[in-house]
Amino acid sequence: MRTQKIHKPTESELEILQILWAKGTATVRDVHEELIQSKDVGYTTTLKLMQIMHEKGIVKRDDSMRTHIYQPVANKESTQKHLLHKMIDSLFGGSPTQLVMQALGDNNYKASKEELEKIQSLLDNLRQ
Amino acid sequence: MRTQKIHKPTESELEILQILWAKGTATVRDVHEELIQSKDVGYTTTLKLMQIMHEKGIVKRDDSMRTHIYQPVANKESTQKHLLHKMIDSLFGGSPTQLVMQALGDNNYKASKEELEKIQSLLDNLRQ
DNA sequence: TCGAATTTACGATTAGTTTCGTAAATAGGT
DNA sequence: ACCTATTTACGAAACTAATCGTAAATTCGA
Repeated sequence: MRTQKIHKPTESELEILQILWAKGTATVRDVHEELIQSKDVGYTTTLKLMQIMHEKGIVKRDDSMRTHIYQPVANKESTQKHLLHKMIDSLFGGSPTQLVMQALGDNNYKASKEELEKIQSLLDNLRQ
Repeated sequence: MRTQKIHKPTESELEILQILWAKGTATVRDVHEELIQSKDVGYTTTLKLMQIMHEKGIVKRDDSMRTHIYQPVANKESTQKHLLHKMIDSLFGGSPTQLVMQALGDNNYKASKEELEKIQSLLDNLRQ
């Protein structure tokens, strides 16, 4: 059984993944319409990126019809976890605590009372 | 007053930065000796990377002597914060809480009792 | 049915990253 | 003083990412 090489998505691929995660499935057109809300890019660029993502195995597609339908292979959570893992290793000496402290301590982001509550209850769980 | 464009360090640059942060200042030789502990790379590759980092303004150097001495421009914490910020925006919809939950909830990393305590006290602080 | 619009495939271009070879300058030991 | 080792500078090659133009195939409305 050969394990699939896990590709780290690039910046642009991540933008597309966000849209696919939100929509579940989508055509190139769907993704592109969404994409041009926030950036200026041509249709064929979006198409090419999604084709490359397909080659890499980041997305799968149904090409039984003329208009292909795309879908992410990995879900959002596992991708987040994967990239977080990489960041913890490469930037925080393997310590997730370091990362959490840094994220919570950033004054530019003020977590709301509700959010802090959620973190608190997760923390309570972890400490049994 | 023109603000300096902030460069997102590449993977390789980050490896070098880690070493520079640990050492404070270092020569190319110093960095390279450390680098080859974990990866197989030639001396001139390390040199070139550090020269590029200097051009980009990621590191500064004292070149008054034949052997130049390098030093990071930004400290570790602000760089961590910067990259964390980018990740939160691009992957966690701008919510640091989402990221924290994901990081803490990852069962592959078990935070120690002491680490959880540290997070707890930071959390207590944030909640006044 | 014909023509316009849509979609895919493909290739080319540009920019950035990583790699290393070679040459020139310099320092140090014998 | 001379040879060797070290260091820097420079450029080129290989690779990846992002962009878009063009052509071919297909669909759909008039």
